Amino acid sequence: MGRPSSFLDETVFAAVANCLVEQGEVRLQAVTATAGVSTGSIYHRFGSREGLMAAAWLDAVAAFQRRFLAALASPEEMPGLAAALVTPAFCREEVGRALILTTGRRAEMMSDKAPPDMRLRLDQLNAQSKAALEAFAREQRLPLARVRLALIGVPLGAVRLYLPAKAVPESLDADISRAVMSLLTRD
Amino acid sequence: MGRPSSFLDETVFAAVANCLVEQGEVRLQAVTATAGVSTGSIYHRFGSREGLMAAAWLDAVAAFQRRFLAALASPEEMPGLAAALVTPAFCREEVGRALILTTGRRAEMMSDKAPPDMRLRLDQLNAQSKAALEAFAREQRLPLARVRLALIGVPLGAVRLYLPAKAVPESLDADISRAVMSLLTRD
DNA sequence: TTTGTTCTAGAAAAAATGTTCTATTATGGG
DNA sequence: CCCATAATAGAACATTTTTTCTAGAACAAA
Repeated sequence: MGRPSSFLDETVFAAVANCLVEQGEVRLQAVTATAGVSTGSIYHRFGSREGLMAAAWLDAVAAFQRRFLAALASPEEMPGLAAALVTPAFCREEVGRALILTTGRRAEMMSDKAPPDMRLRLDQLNAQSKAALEAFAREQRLPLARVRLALIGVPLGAVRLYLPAKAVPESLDADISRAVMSLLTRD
Repeated sequence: MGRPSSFLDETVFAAVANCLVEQGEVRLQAVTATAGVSTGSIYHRFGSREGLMAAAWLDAVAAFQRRFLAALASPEEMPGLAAALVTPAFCREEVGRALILTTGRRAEMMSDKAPPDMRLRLDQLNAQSKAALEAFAREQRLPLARVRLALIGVPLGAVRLYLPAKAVPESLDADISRAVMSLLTRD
């Protein structure tokens, strides 16, 4: 049914990440050049620049969240630690998506002019994360602010010390763990 | 000696921060409108868009560093803690500069095309910070990576949970302190 | 007051960027 | 083999954004 597509979304998203890191901004011309895809194809698939940016953002957020929620739900000796360590692992294993999440600005990636269905989807994902964190905080009898700091703020702050210039070292996990455990310990 | 200037750098930098937060990007037209300054004046003072961005970035970095280095040098019961708490304080007391540092991308603010003297100045500032952190790590006999995480990564990750949408709450300091102390404790 | 200097003002020009459009290519089904 | 469909390609077009340029305003010193 029709001509098959000649490139993956993933390839374009990687180009977006690359531009974000190299030039600090996403120009369509730079994306097409990097990904080796024509402007016509970009518009055919994503509709507009806004659509492309929103798609890249959504893809990265969803991929991260899948791992994060799974880790948060899995039973552990130290509840929450696995979830905190998802961030550095994600940065090592899915560099492109991690770069979009760490160096992309939300207001720029998912602007007011982005397709409404995509904005809705993002809101849904955010609500899901929020609910999961609140449930965790309740179960553990810890303040929500501290849980957010431990599971998101600290790991993100940690990997940003390296990205986008350097790879996230394995040794970072031990330091993250130390900080996270201190935050997730009740008094 | 010539006509006096009718606006402060600060006013323009605040407009840059505002654009960064509101639109996720810095358009000169938006800056001139927000700051109430003509394009002619912007070019007269900053030379180009790149020059303006570099100036705003440099101003924010320098302001932060002044406080950070002072705190790091001041004697304390818990060495380094005061330095870690500079970040949330900076976000409360110098919001515009904090927004530039937290939401601006370095590659965009200080691009390759920025004035060479400004790029040099930034390199000098970075070298200064690096040296201070290394000295601190040596004195405290702690790994440099852990010191960087404690004094920069954690506080930055913490305030980013709030900025740019919300104010950084006072209660955050206690949580940051907890995490930082666990990282700065040997063994 | 005149002169020299520095700054502001904003429209015009130039450059860069995003979008549309038509032609073309690749695939499957009738 | 021909048709319908769906995708690619890239030049032409439209829009947006940056930059330049000329005129004029504010101030100090002579």
